[in-house]
Amino acid sequence: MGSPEPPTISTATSTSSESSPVQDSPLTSYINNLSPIKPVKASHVAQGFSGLNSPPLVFTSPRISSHHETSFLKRPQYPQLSIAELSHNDGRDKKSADGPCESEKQVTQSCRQLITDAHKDSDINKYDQVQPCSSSICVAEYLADHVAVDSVSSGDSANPSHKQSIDVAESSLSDLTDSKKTIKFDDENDMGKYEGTELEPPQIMSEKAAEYLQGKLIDYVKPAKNEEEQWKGQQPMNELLTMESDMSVDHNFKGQRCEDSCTQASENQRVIRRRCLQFEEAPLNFVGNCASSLDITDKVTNSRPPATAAELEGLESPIDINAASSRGEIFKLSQSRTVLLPQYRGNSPLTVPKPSGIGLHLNSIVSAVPLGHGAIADLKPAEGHMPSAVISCHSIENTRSFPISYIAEDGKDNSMSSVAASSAPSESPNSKEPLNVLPVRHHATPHDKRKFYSEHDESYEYCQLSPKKKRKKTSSPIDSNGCKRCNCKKTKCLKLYCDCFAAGIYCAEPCACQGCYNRPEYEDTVLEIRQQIESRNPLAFAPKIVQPVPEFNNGEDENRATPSSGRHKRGCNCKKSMCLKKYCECYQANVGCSSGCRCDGCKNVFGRKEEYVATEHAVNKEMISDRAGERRFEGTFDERLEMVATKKDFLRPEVYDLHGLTPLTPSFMCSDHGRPDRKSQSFSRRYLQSPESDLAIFSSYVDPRKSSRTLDSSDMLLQANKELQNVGCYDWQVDYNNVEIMDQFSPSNDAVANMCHQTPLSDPPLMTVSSSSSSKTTDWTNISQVQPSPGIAYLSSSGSLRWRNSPITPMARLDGMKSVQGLDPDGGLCDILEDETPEILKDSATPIKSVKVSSPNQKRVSPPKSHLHELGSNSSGGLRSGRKFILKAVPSFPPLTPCIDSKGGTNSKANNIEDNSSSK
DNA sequence: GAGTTTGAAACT
DNA sequence: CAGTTTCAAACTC
Repeated sequence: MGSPEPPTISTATSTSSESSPVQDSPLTSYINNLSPIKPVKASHVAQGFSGLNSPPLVFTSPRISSHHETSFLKRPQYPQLSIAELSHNDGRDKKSADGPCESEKQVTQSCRQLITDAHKDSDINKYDQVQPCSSSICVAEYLADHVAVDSVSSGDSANPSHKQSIDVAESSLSDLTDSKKTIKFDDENDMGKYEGTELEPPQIMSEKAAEYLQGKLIDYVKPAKNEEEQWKGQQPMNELLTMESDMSVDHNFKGQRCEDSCTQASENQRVIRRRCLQFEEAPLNFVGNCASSLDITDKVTNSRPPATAAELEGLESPIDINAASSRGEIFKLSQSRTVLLPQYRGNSPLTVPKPSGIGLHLNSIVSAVPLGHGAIADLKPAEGHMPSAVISCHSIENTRSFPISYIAEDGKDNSMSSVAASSAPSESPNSKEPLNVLPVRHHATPHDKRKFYSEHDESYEYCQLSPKKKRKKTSSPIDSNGCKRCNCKKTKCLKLYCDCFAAGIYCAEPCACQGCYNRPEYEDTVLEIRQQIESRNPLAFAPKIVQPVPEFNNGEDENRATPSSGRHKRGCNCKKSMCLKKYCECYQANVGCSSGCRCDGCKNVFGRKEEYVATEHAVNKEMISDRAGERRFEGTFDERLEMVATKKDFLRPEVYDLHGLTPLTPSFMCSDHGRPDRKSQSFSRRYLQSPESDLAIFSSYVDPRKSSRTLDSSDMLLQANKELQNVGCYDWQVDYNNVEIMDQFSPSNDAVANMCHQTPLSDPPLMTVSSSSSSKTTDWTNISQVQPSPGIAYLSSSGSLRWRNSPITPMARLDGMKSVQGLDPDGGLCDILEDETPEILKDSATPIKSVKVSSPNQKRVSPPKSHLHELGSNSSGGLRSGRKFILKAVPSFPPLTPCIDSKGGTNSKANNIEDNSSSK
């Protein structure tokens, strides 16, 4: 097994004493170091996850949160469960996975069928309950439960086939339990490891069994060897055992996995395999490239011709994605990248695989460049609301958030598609490769992954060893596909240093990283670490660059377009490069520096900070002057910003930018900057208008330039503002409605709408916005309802809500998402955020979270102090509070919005988690 | 390809 | 929160 790797997961997941050896392994230690969890690991797992919700933590990851949406919920649950399970069940999962080997095959097959049904959602919940099971038996039970659950939950959807499959699975499980032990992989070392132990979760087992039977086991073995070599001593059998033990413990989890994994796994594996295969191929409908990856299982299969029968087989194995990945797949994975899928996949196992297609490539960097990627645009349209995802796609960074989510999925199962769409955009465009989307996953799989060490090893080698060479060769970190490649040596690709990891994608072949754990195999570990990182900085995985809206600009700015319009969330801190080299993240992303930047001697060709600031001020002034009479809050520009931010930042990306916090929705991001895209601006305004008082802000935002263009919009804004003012406290709802209406109806609105529509093309964010806009009215209304929550949270929530609301939203994530963070109330932002801050966001469905989030992210996120200040103010309320209060009037709105509901409802646990995270 | 520079990320 | 260290990418030779 990949002796070492597991550590992370094992440590975290397995936690249990057994894992100790694993923990000992360098990886474990490393992971431990990385993740806060580690201490907890054994217990932690339980503890950390203890709260059922805890698992959600994992899920909490923004992406996950997104899942929350009702539809997603189902899956999400699963994922959540997975998370929880992971914490609790990790070990179990593994075991389960392991156990079932033989039977698993069958099961997996059945699962696949089930997966198709993808009724997992309910299952997840059940899982939670079930989780407790221990031992292989548990697994069987678990499976049985799942089955039952599935039948129950999915019952509706559950097809007879499912049931059958379930039955089969159960039977198989029972067999598996026995077989687990019996299953030894031929191999040698690895096998031996696995042997007595239940090491592999049922799924894995199933896969292994299948593969093993097929003779694929070899893959495992090989990888294991490789890993062993690398990790020798670190985690030998012991680790595996620990893993297994853990697995046993987590049967429930396994069970989940079994089901999910089975279903998912099978599909996932397929997907993964496909991914591997597909990556390059991947033409997705959605995003194009990205989408291709997404195609998910089915498509995936198509996407690439199974390189080899073996690959196919391996891929096909029912195992969880993780498992799949972990296995031979890993190799494949190595080749292709998997994007971390959001948990929601939970819905269906399938989801997991999605990533492949998606290729989130979160790599913002890449994305930045490619904004243009049509893919994104495509995606957006498809999903519409998905903005975030879409956005993400566009902007690489955005994509990170990821996550894409998938979201959608549920119904769509698309989760894949959705994901693909979302993720795809990000990656797809560039990443033709199959990114392996990090499954936000379901964490469920993780164990499997672990199991796969051996595989992993191979993949590991592939990725790491060979890749290095490969990558080294390539001068640019970005693959031809557009995917980024990393060359991490010491971080194991589990830190933000790693572009892949930071982008929320798994390392792929092109990567030259060494000791990479950022693989599907180690999904658990990856998730854990991600969570840890997010706990520290909710926005850590948020797209760094808020996409510009260049497109909005259509005319003028578009040229610059690209990035210029976009901004760097945190801003750069360049001292020597003058923002003229890629050392500068802003420059690298082709975006201009903003007020959030702390660079010295900025000469960013895409837009100097000074210019940006000047523009903002000018705009602000204008806004102020305009509003002066009108507004109650004349406040300084900053104040405005703050207010906006507080209320919702979504309005303007800039604000966010300023704050740096906002992971703004792309749209926002796009809006400004140096290039104030008039469109974008106008657009922003609209949004601003809509909801919050932000109108003022928007107005402020509207640059003079914009003003020219946006006169209409500006006028609209003004009007809106006036209206708002007239109203006194606005009701968000009202305002939004107005706004929406305005947007929709007013010429400006039209323009905006156009923008939005266009946006897709231009900016993902915009796309999101547009999508949102399209759905906006509803969304806004919803939001307004939701808004009641004070402050950012509302906004974020609103945004999330939008998304959620948005029909499109696959992005359940949003729910969870950090949107909560409040950065972006807007859907776009929200999306991004959401992805990032899965947990929090999820929880945050409530406004509070948003607040919390905001703070947490702040590190760099809130770039400029001012921003921070603002943020603080926002949260605090202050002047804004006044507005907020006004808004609060809105708050009265029940957090009806689906988002909220979904969030809250879906994640009661999540809420807890969120609280925690937020508290963090 | 190796070494240096750079700035972000992580750590203290 | 600020300062320092670590890291990997970007860049140079």
